[in-house]
Amino acid sequence: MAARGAAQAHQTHNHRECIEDALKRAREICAGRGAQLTPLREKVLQIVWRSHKPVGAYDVLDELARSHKSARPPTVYRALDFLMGEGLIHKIESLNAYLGCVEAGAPHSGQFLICRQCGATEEIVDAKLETALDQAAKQAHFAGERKVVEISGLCARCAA
Amino acid sequence: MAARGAAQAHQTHNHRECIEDALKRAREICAGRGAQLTPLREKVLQIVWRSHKPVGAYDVLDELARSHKSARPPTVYRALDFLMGEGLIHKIESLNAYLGCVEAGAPHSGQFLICRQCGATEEIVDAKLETALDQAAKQAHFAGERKVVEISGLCARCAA
DNA sequence: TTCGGCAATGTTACATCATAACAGCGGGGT
DNA sequence: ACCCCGCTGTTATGATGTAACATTGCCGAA
Ligand SMILES: [Zn+2]
Ligand SMILES: [Zn+2]
Ligand SMILES: [Zn+2]
Ligand SMILES: [Zn+2]
Repeated sequence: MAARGAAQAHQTHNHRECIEDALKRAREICAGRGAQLTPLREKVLQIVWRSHKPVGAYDVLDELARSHKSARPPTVYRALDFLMGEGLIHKIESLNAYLGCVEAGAPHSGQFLICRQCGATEEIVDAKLETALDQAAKQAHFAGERKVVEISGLCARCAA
Repeated sequence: MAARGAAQAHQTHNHRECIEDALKRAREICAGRGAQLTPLREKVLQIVWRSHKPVGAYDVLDELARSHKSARPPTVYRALDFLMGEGLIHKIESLNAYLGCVEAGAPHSGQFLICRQCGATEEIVDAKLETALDQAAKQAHFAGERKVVEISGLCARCAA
């Protein structure tokens, strides 16, 4: 099991372990590809993983700057671009924010459930939904590449 | 038939008529609700409808300023917010841009096919996809509200 | 060993997208 | 006449993202 699903985001879980799993997996994936997960990039990945809520680039910057004074916007955006390119994080388009991927290593567009109350965002992998997307594109004679699926609402915890 | 589907966006079609249909429909909808489709707001709607490609707020501003010198960013964003509130346009989150709605009057989140080559964007209404979204949320005990579905790729014309 | 290429990072400046806050104006009701 | 309220004007600023060039450090070729 790669990284624990964000389904547990709302429940108490050992998030320290959750982060460590993600970082460990990232190191393995990059090593296997010859991609350079530098200390800077790993630090940014760690910051993104600090919560199960999407984090803005400038929030990452603020946090990064605590240990890395020379950090500037390009520092962060380059690292985020690298991490997205390696499939280690996703961008949540409707929030202009970034989230650790729970299925890193398996190339995919993400599908997200975003709680408007608590901010917790769960990445789901739904085959039927994936099929429906492909079918919809095919029916319109459209060659789909990147898919953005973001559902906002209330998580189970917040709805209760 | 309300507004012609953007499926025809790539084919030659009488776009002047296409715009007129959309504006006429918008007037009817707003009149029926007591919503004030002021000349300014209608002008912004017209500008958004000038093409079947999503248009940025500042592009709208540039165009609007040709006939309306006092136009400023808030002028445009207020109009766009009104038009979104009335369901007459959609925001394309992955492009930070706005597009006329082809199903105005029927409240819905849009589903979009965005050509990365020519920019033409088609709004589709796919019941199976809608169901798959609802099922996916339900399965995760998530109360979905707003749904963002944007598929980028190549339209039939550009793929050929 | 020295040098040149290349990827990563540093650094400055700027581009793009969006909103806060308050002022002015004008129609409709009392 | 007066107030209320929605729309628009106006100034300023916040938030997000990128261009362009400089510097560093490693590694392989000459
Ligand atoms: Zn966790
Ligand atoms: Zn929640
Ligand atoms: Zn048209
Ligand atoms: Zn195209």
